[in-house]
Amino acid sequence: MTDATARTIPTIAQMRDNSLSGVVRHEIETLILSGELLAGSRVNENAVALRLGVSRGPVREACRALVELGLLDLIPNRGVFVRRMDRHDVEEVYDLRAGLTGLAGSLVTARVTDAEIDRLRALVDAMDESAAVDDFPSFYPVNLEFHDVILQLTGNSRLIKSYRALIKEFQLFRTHGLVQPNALRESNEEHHAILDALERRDSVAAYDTSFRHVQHGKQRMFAAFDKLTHAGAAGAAEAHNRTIE
Amino acid sequence: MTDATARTIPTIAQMRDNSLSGVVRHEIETLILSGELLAGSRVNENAVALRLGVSRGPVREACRALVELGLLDLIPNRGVFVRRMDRHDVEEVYDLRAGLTGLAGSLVTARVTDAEIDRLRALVDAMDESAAVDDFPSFYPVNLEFHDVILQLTGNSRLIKSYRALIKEFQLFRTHGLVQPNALRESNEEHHAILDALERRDSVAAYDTSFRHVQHGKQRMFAAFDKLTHAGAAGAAEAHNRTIE
DNA sequence: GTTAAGTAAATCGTTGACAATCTCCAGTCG
DNA sequence: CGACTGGAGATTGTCAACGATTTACTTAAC
Repeated sequence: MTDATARTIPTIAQMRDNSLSGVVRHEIETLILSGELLAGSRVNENAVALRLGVSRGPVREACRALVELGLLDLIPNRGVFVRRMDRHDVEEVYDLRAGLTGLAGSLVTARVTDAEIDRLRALVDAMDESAAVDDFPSFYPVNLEFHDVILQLTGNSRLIKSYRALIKEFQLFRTHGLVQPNALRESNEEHHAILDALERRDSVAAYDTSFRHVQHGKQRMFAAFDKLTHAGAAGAAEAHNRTIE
Repeated sequence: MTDATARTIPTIAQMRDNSLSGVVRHEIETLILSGELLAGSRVNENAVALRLGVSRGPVREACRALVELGLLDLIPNRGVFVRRMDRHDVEEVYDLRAGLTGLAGSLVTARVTDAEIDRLRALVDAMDESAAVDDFPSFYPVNLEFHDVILQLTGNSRLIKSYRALIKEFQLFRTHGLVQPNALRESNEEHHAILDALERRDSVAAYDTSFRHVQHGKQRMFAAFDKLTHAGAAGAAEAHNRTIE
């Protein structure tokens, strides 16, 4: 046991500049996002404190921060729980993400340079290749980078922070990796449209293409999800009842 | 001692259902938003704990939550400080707020009823009257309500939460009450445009009019601010150096 | 067999105390 | 006379322990 704790601590010693509370927070975040802590499960303060070799104080502080961030739910006198996402929640996140993505696109038109456009084009081209052979694993990270680059080009730190928080929350819905046959190609066609709008420095078109891209993503995801749900009742049950601790 | 604490606690005893940490958080929030705690000033954990008659634990938890919300800045081993807003920060907040307002407008077109449109029209009419006589005090709350009603009609709890957090952060910039001569009339003309777009259930126009409304608000605010700044150097110094503890 | 009450274990909420760090001021040296 | 070192005070970071609330289990009654 001392060995186990000793093995978990080095990361803490490594990040001594950050307060313990911050390390704990990051640790819990990782635990949740990695899926080790399933949605709906309770986060036991004592257990986490023991596991990380710290006291309950920092754990509580970290949890409050994560509650504020939206990853945890706090029920007074009962504890904090990994937030569970139902269909309505996912729709909310998609809608808000669409708005932020659109905003990012429209803001970027006023600042983006030709070189940055070229960089984005390279990413879209790479995705074209991945989509051609339906290679999701290679498509996905590039897709993430494409949107992240645009986001960062806005230079709006609050927009960036909000968007990233939303992405984290979105990851709670672990079925987001679903894809249907033509999804990759369709998605990248939309990327092309966004790129064109940016190239023309057309802020309205940039908003529109970006907004719709996410909304189409929502439709694609729900289509895949519903297909899975209807296909096997087991799949549906598994998707809904992942509430067991 | 029991008497002193008993006198400072009533609000706490009143809200006993919420955890102490939540009450403390609300208290600090009020302290900041009311201007009692000036931007840049340090929040002393001990002092707050003493003042509220609680221990430092809840205070720390509350502060971590407020840091996550963006009202406080945390500097390790030095404490938490009321976030200071410079011009760039204000611009960021305005831009993000414009995007969220636009999103709210566009989302609402799909759900708004005729009765709700009527309610909004009543608010706009009331603002017309206030604007006609340049009555800012009566204009302002109705303006707030107008936008809040639209926001709530979206039914998107995350959008609502984000927007409200942004408004709180915005209030840190205490110069936002500035208005120039025609500002009220101009502002309400834009409200009319938003209302028209909602009435036509035109989501694109709703986004556009809402987005521009906030952007124009930004321009109006900065115009008033710059005017003040150039008019008297004292005003500028006072506006920028409100960092004194 | 099922329901209800009572008790015990577990866990959260809060507190006060201790260690580490930073700030500020005085004293000293170049 | 200015800059640097030293220590006292204050403040943050962390911890372990205490009361309060909730949960789960056992027992008993209907």
